[in-house]
Amino acid sequence: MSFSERIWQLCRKVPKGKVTTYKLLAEAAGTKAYRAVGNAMNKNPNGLLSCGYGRKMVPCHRVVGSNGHLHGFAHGLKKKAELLRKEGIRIKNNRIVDFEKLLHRV
DNA sequence: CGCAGTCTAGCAC
DNA sequence: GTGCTAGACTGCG
Repeated sequence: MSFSERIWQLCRKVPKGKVTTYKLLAEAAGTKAYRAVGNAMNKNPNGLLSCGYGRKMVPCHRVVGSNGHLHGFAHGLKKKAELLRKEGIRIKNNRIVDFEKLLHRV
């Protein structure tokens, strides 16, 4: 079980309609390297919106920045926002509305 | 906005 | 195998 897989596994536990943060994932994985978490997602074998390990797909789009702000990369943000919105999460100006209520603590 | 702290993956030697 | 660079981050000044 590599670091990335551990992160993905935790990420997979986030239910639909909820979100989590890089910070939370990192701490849940027992590290403080928040960047490494993002790196794990970035280097995923499947894609941006759904990382994957083995045969499972991980909803990477449910992972956001620390303040509920959609931290991330250039264009995928928009798609992520759309996906999240489809799951019932309201996005306003690249920021999660009611972030604290939607935040899923792992 | 910019700098420093932390960790993993990828590439070079 | 060791070393350096880059990166979906965070916190502080």
